[in-house]
Amino acid sequence: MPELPEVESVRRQLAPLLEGRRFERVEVADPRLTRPEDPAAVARSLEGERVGEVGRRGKYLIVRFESGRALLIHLRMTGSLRVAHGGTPADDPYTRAVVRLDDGSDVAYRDIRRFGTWAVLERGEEDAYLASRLGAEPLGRRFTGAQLGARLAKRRAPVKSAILDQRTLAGVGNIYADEGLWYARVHPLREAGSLDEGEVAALHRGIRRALERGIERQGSTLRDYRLPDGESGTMQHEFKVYGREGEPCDRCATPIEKIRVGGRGTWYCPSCQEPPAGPVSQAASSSSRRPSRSS
DNA sequence: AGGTGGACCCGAACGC
DNA sequence: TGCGTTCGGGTCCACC
Repeated sequence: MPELPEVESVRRQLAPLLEGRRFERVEVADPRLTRPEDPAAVARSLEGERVGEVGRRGKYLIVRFESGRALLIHLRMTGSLRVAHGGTPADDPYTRAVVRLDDGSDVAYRDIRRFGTWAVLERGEEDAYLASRLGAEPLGRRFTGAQLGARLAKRRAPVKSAILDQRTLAGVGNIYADEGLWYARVHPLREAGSLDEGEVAALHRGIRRALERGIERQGSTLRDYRLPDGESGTMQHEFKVYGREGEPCDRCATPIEKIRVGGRGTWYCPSCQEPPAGPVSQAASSSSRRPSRSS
């Protein structure tokens, strides 16, 4: 699943290939991609644009043109970009759009589940568009433990749900949420507003550590995620909890458990990550069969 | 207003 | 073997 580290890894590969290049021809084959805008009209409007820079905000990949317009690409679940230097016909039923650049190379957008989106914003629209959807950039200089604490304060939802909320924190998805909570030794079902200062600080560090490692490994390839050159990321080999039900915790060897939090598969160490105190919530009861430390 | 659950997709995994 | 069913996950939206 493309989360912040995956999108950042794509951005880093794509930027030098796109910057300074002109979009010569654009084809959008899937009307879902640009909905509610007409795909042919969007494609036409991009032809002739020259790329200024390739940026990222949260999970959005941002192609900024010299004209001041911007193409915001969101890969959602299964979107990926693939560069063919010679300009190759993307012989693949899941290719939803192709951009021909002025150096003869093709950039193909592939998406099995068709959740991904392309939005074209006019000059000046980008900040408001992103600000209404996204909170702090977790690797940005302005993101501090105190700021995270302020975003979690008074929230009664599970802390995992809170950090998955893109307006709390931009770019954290299901994988890096679980990994960050493990590093921080915070249980995913803890009420977000109940974390003390030390726990918030640990979570701040834990999330950043998980994301930074993900970027170092160029993201995690579980099934569909690929870098623009077709290579896989390797972060999946470094997971501490995600997808590791029954396997031993790296810190204490306790078997990792799986529960559901806010409808999401959630993995954690039942020993390192202290469960919420007080009445056991509905979702937590699935893990209450193990010996309780309070009895 | 914050929280929750369903819809959108479709391949893979699962169950019989 | 083959088929139907369930699952998952980011975001938006309806509803409480």
